[in-house]
Amino acid sequence: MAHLPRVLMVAEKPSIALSIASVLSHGQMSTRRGSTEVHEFDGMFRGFKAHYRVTSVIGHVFSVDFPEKYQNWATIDPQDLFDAPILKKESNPKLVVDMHLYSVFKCQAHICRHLSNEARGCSYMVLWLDCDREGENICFEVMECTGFDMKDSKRKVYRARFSSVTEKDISKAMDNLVEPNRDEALAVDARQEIDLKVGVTFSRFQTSYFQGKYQSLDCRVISYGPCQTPTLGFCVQRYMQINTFKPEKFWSLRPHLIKDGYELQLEWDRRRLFDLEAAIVFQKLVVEGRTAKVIDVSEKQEVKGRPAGLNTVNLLKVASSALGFGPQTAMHLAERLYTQGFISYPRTESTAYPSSFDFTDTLRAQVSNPVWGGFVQRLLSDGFHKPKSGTDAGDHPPITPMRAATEAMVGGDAWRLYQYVCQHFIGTVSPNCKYMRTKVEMSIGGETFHCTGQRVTEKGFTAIMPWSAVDEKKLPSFIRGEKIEVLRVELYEGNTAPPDFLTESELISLMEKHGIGTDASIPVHINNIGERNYVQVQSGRKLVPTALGITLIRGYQCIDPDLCLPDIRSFIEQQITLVAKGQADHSHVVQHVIQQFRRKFSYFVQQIEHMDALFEAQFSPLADSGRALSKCGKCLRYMKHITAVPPRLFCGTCEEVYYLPQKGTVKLYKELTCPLDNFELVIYSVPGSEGKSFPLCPYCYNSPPFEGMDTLFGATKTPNISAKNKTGSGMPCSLCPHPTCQHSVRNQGVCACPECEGTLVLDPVSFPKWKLNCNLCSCIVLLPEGAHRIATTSNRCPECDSAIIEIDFNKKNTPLENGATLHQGCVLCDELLLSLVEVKHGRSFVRRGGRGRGRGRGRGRGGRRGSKGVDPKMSFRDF
DNA sequence: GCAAGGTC
Repeated sequence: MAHLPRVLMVAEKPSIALSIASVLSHGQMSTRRGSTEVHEFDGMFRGFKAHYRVTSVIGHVFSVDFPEKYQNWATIDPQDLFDAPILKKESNPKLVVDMHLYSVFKCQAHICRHLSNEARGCSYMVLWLDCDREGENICFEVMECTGFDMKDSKRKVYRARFSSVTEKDISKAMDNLVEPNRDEALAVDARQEIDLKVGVTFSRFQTSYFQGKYQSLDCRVISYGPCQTPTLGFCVQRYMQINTFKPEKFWSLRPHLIKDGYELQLEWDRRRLFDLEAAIVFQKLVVEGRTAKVIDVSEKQEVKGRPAGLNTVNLLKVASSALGFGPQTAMHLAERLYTQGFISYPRTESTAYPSSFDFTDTLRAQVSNPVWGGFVQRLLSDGFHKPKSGTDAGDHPPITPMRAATEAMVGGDAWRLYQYVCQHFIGTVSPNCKYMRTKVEMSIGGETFHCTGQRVTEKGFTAIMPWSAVDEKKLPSFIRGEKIEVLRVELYEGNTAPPDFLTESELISLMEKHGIGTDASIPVHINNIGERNYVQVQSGRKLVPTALGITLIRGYQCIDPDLCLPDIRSFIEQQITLVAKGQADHSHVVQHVIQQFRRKFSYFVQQIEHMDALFEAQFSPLADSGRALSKCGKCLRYMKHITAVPPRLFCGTCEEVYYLPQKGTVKLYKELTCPLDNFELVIYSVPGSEGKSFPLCPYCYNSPPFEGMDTLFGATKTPNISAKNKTGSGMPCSLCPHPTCQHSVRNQGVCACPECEGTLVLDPVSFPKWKLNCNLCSCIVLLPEGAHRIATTSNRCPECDSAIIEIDFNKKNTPLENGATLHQGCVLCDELLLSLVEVKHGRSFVRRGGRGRGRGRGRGRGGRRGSKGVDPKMSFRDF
């Protein structure tokens, strides 16, 4: 067994790996866990016996980004990003559900390492990635991870081409293995580079330009992207149609007559006129005509066809328009139904069922349903219909139910979605709906009118999809040549009405039509323009653009309309298709497209004042608002505190913006200044009983002063500090390693946090409820309440290296003997102090380790003084 | 803090 040659097979997702392995092993396989599951079995491979390992990636293994030095918004000119190198990074977080905490968290899946391990000892690799460009690109990512190479004659790489995961298709693919297509993969590389460079360059520029300038501008980032911006463009286009719409009066003749006891209103063949005088002339003619003569009676059988198979886009449209679920919600529900085995894979473009699809089995699973079980039973016994041909995009079969569910099994919202999937599926194999349509034409005073009636003769699929039922309209019977007296002739006056705001469902159709996004990414783009505050979803899932959304699109329209038109996406797609087809070289195409956008960008920058004029008209300038708060260290004038999101300080003289943490309150800290930059410090406080406060310097908070701070604190999560860590900011004084400043962690830090790697820092404004706050996590240690003063001292505890604190107790409740009030000690080692402190959000509060060596992180004085390059966190990791 | 594309 050990001598058998090994074949590694890699699929795009775990479920496909499982299906392929099950088919090829006939269910006789062993499965072990890993980053993704690995299924193993022995079988024949290209005529000899082999040992198979089947595993999968989880979508793309890598994503592209700029190198670290290009991540700094302050130092990098956005224009330079066009020429920047790009890196492929493995960044695929795996969602893990913790069953004990009932929570979901992300962890690194280490797919690359996993593939590399599994490839060891394998002589062959077969790539079972989805058969589209992205799949082809992932093939090369997998080759990169496994070390397999197309040129290597000893370790062969094969590509399986399959259109469904059925036994037939899998066997066919195994018999017709081909080579991965490098051109298609390169086309995806090209798209990734173009999207990244264009999107990030424009986003950074317009964010930096507008954000600090207007106070009522409620945004963290003003993003631009070749998919999201045209998506917003559609919403704003409709808004503008509504806004510029001028209603017009129109008139229409509506004769009424009575037949068989029913009063009937006729429709005018001219429909409506926009000229009142002309309408009045016609009305006179018709009134004088007095009787209606039946010119023609026709009856025609009409057919309303059953739907084709359900694909993602159609599911999303129905979910939004009929079920009231946004695309993102709908996809989450569908994914859950899929992973629980109730429906098939929910991301597909195809509406055609594969030839091997087992309709009988799928239907049979539904006979127990209380609502449509009977209908399904009849379909099974009377014979169901062959579904409409639909389109086969070669990806996955249409979305269908897989097994019966009940509301109790899946929960309310998912249940409604599941019901739709079932009803749609049953609809696709049901008869068409048939109805008779009667049209009666009449002449009155030389003008022709008509009325129509509809009568359903066979409900067909509409019995199971009642929302698409044909409206029945009864009509009395008429005979050709018959004359009926006209009761009255109404001159109806109406107004033309503007269209309504774009619905989500209409937007999805437009995106699909113009090739914006894919079935998987359309929900993301729609979500994006909502999250960025460009549109709001209103009742009926209508998308109403915000002032920001409208201003942006109007701005692009007056500078360079291409930027917000859907053609921008088609242009990119068309260019990379040249690469995919081998008609153009990858780097040539990238260079060519980037060059175009470089020009567009430089023109945009040059003309930005036109867009700015629109912003000025819409938003109030920052300089006019906000209350003076702290003094700028550069010009020594007061800065203004802008409380609108994102909260910030604005120096009108220097025209600089300094962001502040979100959610809490900010006030001046006793006019104390930062020794590094002379800015006045502010105290940031988180409200609430478990709140805490810490000082910060507006300048340092945005631009941490010490080398290495970025990496040291970049990875930490400080829940109360705005998420600015990535750009190297978000450093309050409680994290500052300044050796002499009285507010730094070196001087205010007391001891190591019992919960994390942070330091407990004295909260300087917590009187009378004195406390120590961890500078990294939410741990709080309560100190003796009511003390007049608590301060750190420059002495350290000989036992644990913590800072000795000095407490001036209140005379009334001092715990000291003889009414003494002053006490110095270590919070960890001093018996009295230890008995007076209490930990919140912490397990325990004891000295850890107990080796008597210094780990009480607080103060880097004494032995550490002056030793440059000391870890600002003071490395107390050896607990 | 930035894109779009896979998938969980």
